[in-house]
Amino acid sequence: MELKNKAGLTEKEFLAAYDPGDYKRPSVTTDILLLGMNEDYSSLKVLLIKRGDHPFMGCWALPGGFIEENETAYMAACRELREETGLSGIYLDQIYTFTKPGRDPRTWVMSIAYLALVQTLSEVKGDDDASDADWFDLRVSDDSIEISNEKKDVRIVYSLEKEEFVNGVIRYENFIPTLVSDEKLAFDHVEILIEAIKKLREHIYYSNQAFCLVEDTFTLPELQRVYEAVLGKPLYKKSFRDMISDKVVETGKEKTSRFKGGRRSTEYKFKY
Amino acid sequence: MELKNKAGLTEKEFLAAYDPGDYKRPSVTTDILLLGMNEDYSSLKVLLIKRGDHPFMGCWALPGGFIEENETAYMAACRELREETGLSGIYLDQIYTFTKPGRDPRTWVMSIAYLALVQTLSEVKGDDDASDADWFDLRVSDDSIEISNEKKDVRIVYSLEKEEFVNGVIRYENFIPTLVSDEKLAFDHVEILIEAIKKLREHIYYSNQAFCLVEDTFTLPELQRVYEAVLGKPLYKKSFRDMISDKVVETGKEKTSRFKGGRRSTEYKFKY
DNA sequence: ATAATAGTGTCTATCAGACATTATCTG
DNA sequence: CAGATAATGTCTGATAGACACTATTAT
Repeated sequence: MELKNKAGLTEKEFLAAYDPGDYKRPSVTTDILLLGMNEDYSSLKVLLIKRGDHPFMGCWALPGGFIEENETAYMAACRELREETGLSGIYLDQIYTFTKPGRDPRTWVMSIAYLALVQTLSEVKGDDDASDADWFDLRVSDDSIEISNEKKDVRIVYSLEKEEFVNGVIRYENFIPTLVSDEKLAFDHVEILIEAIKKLREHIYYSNQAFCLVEDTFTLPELQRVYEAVLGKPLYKKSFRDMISDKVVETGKEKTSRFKGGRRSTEYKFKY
Repeated sequence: MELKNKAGLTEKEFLAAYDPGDYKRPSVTTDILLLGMNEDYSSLKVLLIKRGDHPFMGCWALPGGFIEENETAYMAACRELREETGLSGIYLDQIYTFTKPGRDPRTWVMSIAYLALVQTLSEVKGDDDASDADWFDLRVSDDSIEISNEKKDVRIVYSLEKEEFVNGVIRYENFIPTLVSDEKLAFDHVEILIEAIKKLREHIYYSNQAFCLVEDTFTLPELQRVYEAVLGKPLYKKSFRDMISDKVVETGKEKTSRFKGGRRSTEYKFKY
């Protein structure tokens, strides 16, 4: 009954004798694009970590690290997130795997990119004095990406150009970033950012990811600002409220939105 | 001007002296889920390859292979597709990266899964006499997956159970497969299949992937059957035609659909 | 002729886009 | 009160779902 291969080995014998060989293997990391809303819900913020060593020493980079043998990429991303920011239990999902040869100048490294969403911006600081971590303002338009932090006097800007990509009989538009500012993101982390924003925009209408970017209770004007910040365009109030109405329930309380002046707002929570 | 790290090295010096160390690294493969429509456009077909050696010797598996150091995962997937099926220039896109420890009994192996779509089923055969390759009928319902090939007398069936997965404040439904038949797919390839179908269903309305599953010219009844096969449910003719109307143009000719009997049909082609 | 397929017309409900109006709160 | 924000009403146009009807072709 036991199948034997050409060498006459059963599966058990084959595995016991298996020699992994000395083929070259890549290192595999996870990189995490962690997003949150800024104080007045007017735009997205992204968490970056300053590199304390070569390569890209002094550049800002996405948090992340190597995957270990006994864990999944998801577990590694959770671990890195906790180690580097103290956060756990937040939204975390795989985006894309980046494999371009030469993307890390040290050696052959692939990166499985994750998108993480946080309800409240938490204080973060680098894990040692050589490195630094902070939230950056993120502004994405049709033709540029700007990542900035006034306090730290950092402003990283890329211009975006559309490029057509043919896949089978269909065509995509891809965004190709070109560095404009003096400062830059480490490695190919702009590309991870672009891919993550693209997927978030595609999915936010049909998923519930927006609720991972507001607090547990929120007002509808706040929630609308989250959608507007992600999509990068204003929405009509009535249409938005019709669209969202079956995903939320009133808590019965009132709440002052985090904007100056004006009438008090009804408080809602996520329905499920 | 040159930044020096704690060890007093510039970036150039650092990279020249860089020792990749002997950390354990995973092998990384691509696996390709290649789909096409069957003869009468009534259901999807998937290409499988019979394994000629351990592990999973004699089981059917997705085509794929190891990524080499000087290529991207996309290039590797293209190469494997060409080597194993002779196909090139078809739709090919990254789906998800599978990393569960133990998914390959030999050693630590991650797999970057790709979805490929073919316009016409081509003849395929294994690259040597020990292995075999063929198209299988694929039937996916809410509670089971069936992969079968009558000629080869193979029938692989998994039942599906929904499992709730909490991610941040939102919840997903994931499908967990349980083997029902005697025969099975190799490795975690059912999970790749499930993930690929899920993404294809999510995207087919908002992308143009369906046009990668019909020939260059087609009839609207044919195109509708492609959508129905992918989505696993019937669509209303009029709604479908309204929805699709701005993506297609008439060629001016007539064509007999690949169904028996009935009136002749107008021939269309993809607009862009 | 019959059955199967191809193609169009129409009604309804829903919903996004676009404005307008009313209500409430702060200063 | 002025100015800002919150909430709702209403009109239009587009579209999915549902069903009916006409047209054409193979057997």
